Amino acid sequence: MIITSDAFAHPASRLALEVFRLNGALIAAGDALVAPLGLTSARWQVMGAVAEACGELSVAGIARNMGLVRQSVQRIADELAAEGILRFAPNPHHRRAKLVQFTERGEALFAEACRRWLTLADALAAALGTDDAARTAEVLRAAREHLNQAQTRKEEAA
Amino acid sequence: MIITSDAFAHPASRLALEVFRLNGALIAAGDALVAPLGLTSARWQVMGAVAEACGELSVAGIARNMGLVRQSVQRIADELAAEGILRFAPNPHHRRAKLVQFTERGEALFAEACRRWLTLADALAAALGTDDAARTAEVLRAAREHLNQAQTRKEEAA
DNA sequence: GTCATTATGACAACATACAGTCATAATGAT
DNA sequence: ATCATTATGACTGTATGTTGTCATAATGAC
Repeated sequence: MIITSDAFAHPASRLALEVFRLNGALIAAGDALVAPLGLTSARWQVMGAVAEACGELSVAGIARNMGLVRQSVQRIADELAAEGILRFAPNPHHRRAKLVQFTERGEALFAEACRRWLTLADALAAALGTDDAARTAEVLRAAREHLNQAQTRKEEAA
Repeated sequence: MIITSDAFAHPASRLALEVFRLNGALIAAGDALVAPLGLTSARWQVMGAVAEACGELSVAGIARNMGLVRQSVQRIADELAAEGILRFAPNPHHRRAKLVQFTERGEALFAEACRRWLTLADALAAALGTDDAARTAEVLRAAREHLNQAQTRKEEAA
């Protein structure tokens, strides 16, 4: 394996591997956090998008905001609606694309999930230092934009 | 949604969201990179673990190194073996736990995947700055350790 | 107004991951 | 040496996400 061992030591490789590991750790921590509420990380994430949009977005719109495809969000939203956490409200601008909104129960559930997360988030920010957390987030954003641009350039070339 | 809007602005929330986004971007970029070789990010990742272990680990050992469960690695390894990319070699220390190794074709494929990745990795490191990339990786590692410790403490309390 | 294009939701197939269970091999305490 | 414990692989089920396809609603060009 000598010929490829360089690849593991590359700064970008180390960064990518840490991103993968932290992504897994965050999802695991999130699942543990909201499991007692009958939620999962994925459901919580969809609920976060609904909250951010103040109930004024359709499933497709939420998916765009989240960087996922419509179908993934649709399945989660259908489940949450079946459990009385979300509901589909008529959209004055579009007959088919219903607006995804919280029920009262859903809103309370999301508030409780946020409360739990903030406890962990405070501890995490304190451990890392708020400045370091902000700087790190900025580097990650820059890395993502570089990847997206590289992807776009490649697609345009094709 | 007023009561929970704080959660989105929290430094730890911003960091977590960027981790999720970059994780997705990295997987997408990796898939695009190795798709012409008939590989996927998941297959490439397993092959990376095989390379790192120099063919001296079983499926369960690789899973531990990767932070995944045995079953996920087993499925990928079985597929790669069926396609002549990996093979299961007898383990002198364990009759059932075969050693996962590259075939010649697999080794060449992995070398080519690494070559492609290094091109992108160099561009990414140049765009971010090598120092920033290293510092960022360190913060992510610290964040993951904090989460893991919090998780462990919680389990011990239970 | 008509018609091509786009957006949306519904449905199915597949890839990847986790959890649970089982049988058997390996290990360790006695 | 025996037996309980642990490790491993095989199998099943489930959660999450992607892609592809289809029908229909909405939009825009003319």
